[in-house]
Amino acid sequence: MKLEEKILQILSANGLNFNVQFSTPPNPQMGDLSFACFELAKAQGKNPVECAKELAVLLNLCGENKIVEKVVALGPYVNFYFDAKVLAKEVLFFASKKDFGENKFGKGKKAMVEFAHPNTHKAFHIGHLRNITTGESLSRILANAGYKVSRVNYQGDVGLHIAKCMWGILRSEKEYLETKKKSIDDRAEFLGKVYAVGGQAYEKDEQAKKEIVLLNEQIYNQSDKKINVIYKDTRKWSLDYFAKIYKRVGVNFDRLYFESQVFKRGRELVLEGVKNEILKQSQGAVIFEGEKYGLHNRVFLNSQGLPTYEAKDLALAELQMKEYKPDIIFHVVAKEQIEYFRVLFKALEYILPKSQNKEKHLVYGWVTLKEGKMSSRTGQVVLGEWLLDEVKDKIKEIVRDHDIKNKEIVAEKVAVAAVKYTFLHTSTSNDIVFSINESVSLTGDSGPYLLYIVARIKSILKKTIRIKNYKVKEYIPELIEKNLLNKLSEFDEIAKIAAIEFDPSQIAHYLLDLAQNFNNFYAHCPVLKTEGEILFFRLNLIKVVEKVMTKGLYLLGIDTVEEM
RNA sequence: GUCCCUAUAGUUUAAUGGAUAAAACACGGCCCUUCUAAGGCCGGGUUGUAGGUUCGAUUCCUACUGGGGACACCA
Repeated sequence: MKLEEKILQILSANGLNFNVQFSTPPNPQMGDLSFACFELAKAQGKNPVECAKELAVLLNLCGENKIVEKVVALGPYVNFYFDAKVLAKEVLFFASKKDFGENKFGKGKKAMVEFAHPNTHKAFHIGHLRNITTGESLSRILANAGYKVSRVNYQGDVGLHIAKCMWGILRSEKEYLETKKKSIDDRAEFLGKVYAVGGQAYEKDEQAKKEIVLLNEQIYNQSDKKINVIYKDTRKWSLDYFAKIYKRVGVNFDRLYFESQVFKRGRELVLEGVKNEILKQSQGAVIFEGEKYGLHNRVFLNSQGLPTYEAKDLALAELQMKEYKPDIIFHVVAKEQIEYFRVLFKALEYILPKSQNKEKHLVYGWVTLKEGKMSSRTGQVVLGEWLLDEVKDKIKEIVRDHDIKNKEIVAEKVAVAAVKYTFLHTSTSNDIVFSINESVSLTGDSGPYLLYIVARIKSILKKTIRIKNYKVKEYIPELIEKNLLNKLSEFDEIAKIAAIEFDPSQIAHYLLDLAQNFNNFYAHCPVLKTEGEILFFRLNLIKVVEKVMTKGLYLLGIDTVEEM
């Protein structure tokens, strides 16, 4: 909505070129929009209360603007009251536009969102699920803000973790051969199991550790034929399994990067870095001295001469810059790597100067389970699919007696919505204690609650299919309707803020707020029992609610359902 | 040991340095048996502690305490 712009125009017409920050008053009785006069008062050397009074008088005098009914000073605040009739017209018009809810904040800029990055030969756990959910939502929010977005996924298919898994496979070769004939899920389960074996052996058994280190080298150098064959085979098992999950949660990547594609170049970049005295030999390894910049030192090439994660990331950055020329790259990675990325970005400033100010670590917090029940498959990690299935079972139970079509599809969609919403309603960097029971709760702060509202509106609209043309001319909305209109009018601003702050939770909070406004309306304002102008207006109004809700959920990466 | 993050209702979370710190869950009471009740209305905070900056601090600064994380050959 452009209400704020109109007010700004009036202000500037009166010589007040001021960057005014508007806000919504604490309660509707105090007005529909307001701004505080503290800053303005400071600039003019006046008392904020008097400043507000003068401004209110001034704004009341220019009665040209249709939307503002009256302007009232309340303490240091100037509060605007909107004409409900004009507000209604504005909101209905706004929602009828094709590009409603979009903004141009990122127009002309390219953003790369790098997320998911599970490692092959390892489990896909609930942390990955949060990662993917966050990355996809961010991508949609940025695209909605005009950015040209590319979704990329950087997957670790070489490194010590692979060697640990391979070591486990070699010890269970018979089972490996049998698993070859089994399903994608069985294969993933097998890899998870043998990885746990290798991982534990590496910690506890010195001999095993030596063997794993050797294996790691063999995988990097592709020096052993038999190992190469098993590696290639099982790598594909993992990727097939990941692809299945991506499909399930509705994500498509434009580009899959692999560590195996960048490690050679990574080593070259490190050696060049040594020549240019950016990196340094130390105790047989090559390090970047982060300590010089108030950070910490990190190893880029180990004493075997193999590139670490750090070295690979240098080459990855170079490749990404070359392929996409992004203005900004988001690495959606958990919070334990905050300090790692600070060191990496500092090293990149010297090794790849054009990456400066373009690399961004989007931090997300841990996910743990509240109900305590852990995945039985590995005994250690909670698998992403296990969580989705568990939630889906609960949803199925809830809709068991409902008279709806395609229960299986509905349950799957609602389950994905429940999980995604739980991840996104908290700010990204916060830890989440995932409660399965709360996530499937149909009341309050949950995905299913929002989907339900959309389904309910669709149900009403289906009953009015025969009414073709419902134009509203002179209807004056009631207070509850006006509150809903006000809430709807905030949507595009919220979508913009989410893009500016890279923060999907803004959308989630807004949608919950909108849902509450709608339920208030739903409880007090019947639609189908009315007729004439009221009926037409309310049909239009709930259509806008449906549209905004659907679009908002889309920005979170959540699909709606027809009925539930 | 050094550095980084964090602390808000019983719980999960909100709040560009500004209005009476806001919602949801849970709990108790009332309404409504419908356009899908998966609702509506009513009921509670020394914002971890102690200072400081400010007209004004949940927000900024300092110290302390609790929790989490990083710190050389993992990713």
